Amino acid sequence: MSDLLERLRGRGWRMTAQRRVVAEVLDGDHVHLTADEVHSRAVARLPEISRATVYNTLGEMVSLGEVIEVATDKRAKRYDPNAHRPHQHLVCAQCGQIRDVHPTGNPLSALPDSERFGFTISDVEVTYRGLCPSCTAAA
Amino acid sequence: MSDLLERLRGRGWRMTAQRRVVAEVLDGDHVHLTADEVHSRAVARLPEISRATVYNTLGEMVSLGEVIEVATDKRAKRYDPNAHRPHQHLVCAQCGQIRDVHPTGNPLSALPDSERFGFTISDVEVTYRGLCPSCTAAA
DNA sequence: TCCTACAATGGACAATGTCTAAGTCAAGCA
DNA sequence: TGCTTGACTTAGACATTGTCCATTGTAGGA
Ligand SMILES: [Mn+2]
Ligand SMILES: [Mn+2]
Ligand SMILES: [Zn+2]
Ligand SMILES: [Zn+2]
Repeated sequence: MSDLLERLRGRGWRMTAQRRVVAEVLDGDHVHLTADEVHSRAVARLPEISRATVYNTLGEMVSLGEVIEVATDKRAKRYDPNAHRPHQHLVCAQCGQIRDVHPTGNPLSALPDSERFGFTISDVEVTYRGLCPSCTAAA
Repeated sequence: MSDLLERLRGRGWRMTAQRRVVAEVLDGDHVHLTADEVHSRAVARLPEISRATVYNTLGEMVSLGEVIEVATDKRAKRYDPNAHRPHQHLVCAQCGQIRDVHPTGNPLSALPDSERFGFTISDVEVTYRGLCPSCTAAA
């Protein structure tokens, strides 16, 4: 049973076959799928699930704070079930692989007050781009 | 005369009215426009410029390293002429305002070798999200 | 078992981005 | 100055990503 599904159930979500499948598809580590990728995988388990439902369900999971949207891909949003441990991303520019990484210290501390221009900062998104080990070797 | 235009000219670019206008629209500080915003502003100066040309021109400027694409907006790519000084972005979640900021130190140093998983990292993109001074006051 | 509010569906529509075939023109050269 | 030519621009078709709505279906409580 998926952790994500457990958490959603605990919030009084009405449980449907569609929501269960979306949650199962998103379960795991280093999962950063686009909405369409989620839809393809969901269709493999529940052929009649619609795109609209996938978008709706992902949006609700994001509103509940159980999934986060990441912008590692400049094209489509990616959905990440690892919402309860702050982390950052390592992206291979060649093959597109995405890994979670956990930096030391608070990333906000690198930004001095003089560079905050009066903003109240609530969130920092960090993406490291480069080549993964196999793409580095192939280059 | 725009600095960006000067640099492009120096690279043997064929100069056309369309390219000139796109470069002029992108000139300045804290400029982070979407392709459509660039197109709207370009049309104000050169009514017949096409969307395709704006996309082509932006793509070429990016290839030449004179403009960078930023993912602060999860929807559309934004184009930033400030390509020669590494910097990061401060984004107001309320009004969408984007400011350039310059952190202390190298952002890569926060990521220990043990968290690099063999990747060769060439670039780091950092986005701080929060509320700008006026949106903070209004909240 | 039945009700009903909430959820799912299909398809239209909107926003963003890519591609191509045909016409146009900047820039080097006679 | 006036050709020539390859690079550039254009309109619009098409692709991808995301949103919305009217209708139909159903989870879960009475
Ligand atoms: Mn992640
Ligand atoms: Mn910038
Ligand atoms: Zn790779
Ligand atoms: Zn603001």
